[in-house]
Amino acid sequence: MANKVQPIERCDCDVIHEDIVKQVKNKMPQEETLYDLAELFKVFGDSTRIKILWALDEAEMCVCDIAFLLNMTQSAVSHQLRVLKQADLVKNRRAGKIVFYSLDDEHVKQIFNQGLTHILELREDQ
Amino acid sequence: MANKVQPIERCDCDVIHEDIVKQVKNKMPQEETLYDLAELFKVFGDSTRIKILWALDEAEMCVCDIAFLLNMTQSAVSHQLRVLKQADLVKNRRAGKIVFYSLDDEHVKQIFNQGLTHILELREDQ
DNA sequence: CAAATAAATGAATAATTGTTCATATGTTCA
DNA sequence: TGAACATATGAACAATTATTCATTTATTTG
Repeated sequence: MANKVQPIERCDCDVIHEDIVKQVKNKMPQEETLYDLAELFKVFGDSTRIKILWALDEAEMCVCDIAFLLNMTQSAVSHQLRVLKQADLVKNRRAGKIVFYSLDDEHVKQIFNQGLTHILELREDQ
Repeated sequence: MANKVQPIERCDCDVIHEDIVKQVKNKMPQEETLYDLAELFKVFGDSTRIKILWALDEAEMCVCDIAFLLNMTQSAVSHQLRVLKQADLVKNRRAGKIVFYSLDDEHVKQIFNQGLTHILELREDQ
């Protein structure tokens, strides 16, 4: 992941397109922003986490409810909930022994919907 | 990745929340849809690909332009462009020796923006 | 046709990651 | 207090993946 600075030799066509490249470079967001964006989507890029988020969008649930719903071990679910929590996508509250998780972001459903739109369009095309 | 069917033992709290779990289960989208959704976000979950998509949203570009812009080898860029093409996020056209890539989806920017909104809100909170 | 250029591809490698297993922590209640 | 339950956590392992390097394919042009 460490971005070593290695000079890439330009090919001839770059000289021709130099203006475009320079223009795009200026318009690009900060390196850090793009990195954070990728990190966020990485969290969405696992079907277990997608399922958990989708479930929590329907209802607040405890860890073992989720584990049963998804037919997964409590441990696996717990690990993934930690990832989701670190990404500030879910929050939790403790009620005695039980810890309830719920969504902590209003955009989750909107991000899902944008993705779904893409997927459904592709299916139509086939 | 192969989802072995292993029976997960229900804990006591599941019995209590049985109705909720059953209700959520019914409302969940198809397994395949959630899987496809995760696969799509996985493509967005890499900063190199995010950068490429962002660049292509600004302008159509050839492979070596992108390589120069991102300071990466032609090969690395080419490999990632293949991933993006397989996900139907970019398309290409050949003009002689040069292959130009461009976005093949109107939702890319919208998906970016949803993600950005989340990130920027988090930054404000700190 | 041969040389040169742009891009694609396959194998190899290093790094990351999701799950499992064993165990620890925190809470309730008899 | 101790047993039982719900959850969290750390180590280990298998699987996936991003990049590099070497090579191939496709195209132009001298």
